[in-house]
Amino acid sequence: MPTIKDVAREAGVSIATVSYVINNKDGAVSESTRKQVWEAIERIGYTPNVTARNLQSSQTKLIGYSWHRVLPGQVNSILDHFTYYLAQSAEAAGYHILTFTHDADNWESVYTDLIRTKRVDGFVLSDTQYNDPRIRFLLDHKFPFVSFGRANPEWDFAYVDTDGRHGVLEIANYLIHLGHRRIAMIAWPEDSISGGYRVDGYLEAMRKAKLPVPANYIWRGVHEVQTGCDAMEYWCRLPKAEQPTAVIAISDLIAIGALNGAEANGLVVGKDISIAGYDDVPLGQYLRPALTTVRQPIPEISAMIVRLLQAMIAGETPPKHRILVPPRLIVRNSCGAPTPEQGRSTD
Amino acid sequence: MPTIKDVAREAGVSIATVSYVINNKDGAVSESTRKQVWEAIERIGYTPNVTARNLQSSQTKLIGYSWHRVLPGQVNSILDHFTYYLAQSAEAAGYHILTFTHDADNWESVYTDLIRTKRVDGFVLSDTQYNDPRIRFLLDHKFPFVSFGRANPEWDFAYVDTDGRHGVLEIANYLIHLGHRRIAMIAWPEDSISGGYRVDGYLEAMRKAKLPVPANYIWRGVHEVQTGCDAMEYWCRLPKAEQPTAVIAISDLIAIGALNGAEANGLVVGKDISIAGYDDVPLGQYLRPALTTVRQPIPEISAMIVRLLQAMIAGETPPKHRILVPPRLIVRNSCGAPTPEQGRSTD
DNA sequence: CTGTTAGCGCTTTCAC
DNA sequence: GTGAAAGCGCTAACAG
Repeated sequence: MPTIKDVAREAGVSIATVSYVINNKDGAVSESTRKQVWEAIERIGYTPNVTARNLQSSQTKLIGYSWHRVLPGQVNSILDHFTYYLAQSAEAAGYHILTFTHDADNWESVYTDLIRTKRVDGFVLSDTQYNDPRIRFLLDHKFPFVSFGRANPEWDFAYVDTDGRHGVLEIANYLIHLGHRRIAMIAWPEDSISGGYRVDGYLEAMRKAKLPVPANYIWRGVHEVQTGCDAMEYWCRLPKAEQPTAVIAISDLIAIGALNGAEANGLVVGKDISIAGYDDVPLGQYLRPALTTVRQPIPEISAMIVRLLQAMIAGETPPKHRILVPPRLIVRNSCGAPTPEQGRSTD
Repeated sequence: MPTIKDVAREAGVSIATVSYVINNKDGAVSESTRKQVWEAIERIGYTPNVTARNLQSSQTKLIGYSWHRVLPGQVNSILDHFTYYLAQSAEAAGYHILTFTHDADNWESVYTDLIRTKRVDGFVLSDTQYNDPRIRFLLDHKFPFVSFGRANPEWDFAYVDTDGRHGVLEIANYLIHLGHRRIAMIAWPEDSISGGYRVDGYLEAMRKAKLPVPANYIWRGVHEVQTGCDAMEYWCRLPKAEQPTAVIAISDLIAIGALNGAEANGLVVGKDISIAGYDDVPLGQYLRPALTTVRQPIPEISAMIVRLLQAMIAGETPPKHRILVPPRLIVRNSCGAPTPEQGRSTD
């Protein structure tokens, strides 16, 4: 592999001049020299060594992204999708993504190591929580990062998130428009932050439509298929007149459970009951009935995250660093009507 | 961030001595000096700078893995799962994974760039094909790589793959043991290499059981849900006595299509017809009926790949560099009987 | 055993 | 405009 020295020798100039040329130092090199150098570069096939550049500029052009734990057979929602677009956005900005893993308990040593060995210039976080220790840690260490998802409102850090309140509000309005009046929701435990926003959207839509929300219309459970089954099981045991006619699941995974639970109780989804999800997981369109859900604009989100992170690495504090993007309702047929026009009554 | 110089000053030794200590040069440093140095390191909190080390040793400790294209809403089979374990295996070996993307047409410039800038020490490939240009390219450039999956048998390169022949052989034997005699297969186009091995397994099992394989019992199509639907559609139009009673889909994705197609034609899967898949995609267990399939031992495969690649980066040629691992049959209920004991007859 | 020194390949003052 | 030289932080001969 040729180095800058070889180019210098070949072009009959100093290595400094070569450096000026490849770094486009404006007007620092005469047109003729510049041409000679480029020709030499072409001739011997030279490309600057990234590691040497990085050492010199004390950067790495690498963004760390911790691949969240995936248990065998577990569903990975849309995060694999996110990873792809994140890498693509990073590349467009001259960066690469370094994916790393860690367990629930050793995350701190992994992050510490990455920072102290100067392995990466910054981090992208996803799957954030209230009091997320990683955010607290990076904030304390003043290390650049941007998260996909919010955490404690009082913490000041850069994030991009989908507006879950808005997303569920749209689903709820869609169901209300379809004629439903008894709409229930399957939510995550109360300590989930994104879960909280989504429930807010549900409550807001119900309030505006002046529809009642009995206490037992919000079922809470962990992010597992079983949660959806359990909720449906419960509601199906209610007297007919108290049963919800539509259910909003806080995630597609839980919606799948609800689908199963409903059918297990003899209900035909899309006819006897409407079920909507949230996330638009890859297989959602292949379920029977295909799942009506909400999709986050992942490509755009990835691009925003990289842009923010790049600014933070450069030491700037972008004025707008709390970004909320609206998700999009994907109407399929688990809520019956494939189009809002085909409304139906509940009784 | 403290450097090796700071440690040297703090410990009252030269930087070379510090380097010897942190690199564990055996017996090169006296016990007392070693201790002093470690104390100094602890005191000022020093960690070697990876970039500097890399420049010195002309390596990167980075393994490139091209994240394959994921179209919105498309199913990602088990490769996201693989990525996780690959990263984990790499970390255990002192490496990190650099995930990068490319389109169908610009892959060569992306690989060239990564190599010439010395961005990575080697590559891991997945989704390999016959005449895979990436393999040909890396072979020609003598750049270290290991692939997850085979290609042309005459090409000599390191790979780890699951034994698809063996996997499908097991499924077929399972179905035969259940009592099926008319077993069909939905395969990929003839130019698919892993597809070929899987079909071989099917043919071998049928031959050994002396069961006929009519020409129209092998349906070929691309890796899409629709292919499964099309195949079922076709077989359901056959006279009853010629219809297969069991279908092996070459992938879970296609099996999902077959499931849909069967139900669309009024068949109850697991009762009127048995359908098996291959891959064990995350959602397979949540389908109704849950999909009987074959699972590849991803964690073990990842570890083997990293081990091989590490040897190749070190310039060694591992004697055993064509590794085939047997996959495991996962019996659920899309083939009726949850256990082989509950066999059933076909007529 | 320990220190001096010469790079790894590149960028960037600072002279000329 | 161009080049000499000083590093970025570290490793590894080579002396002593």
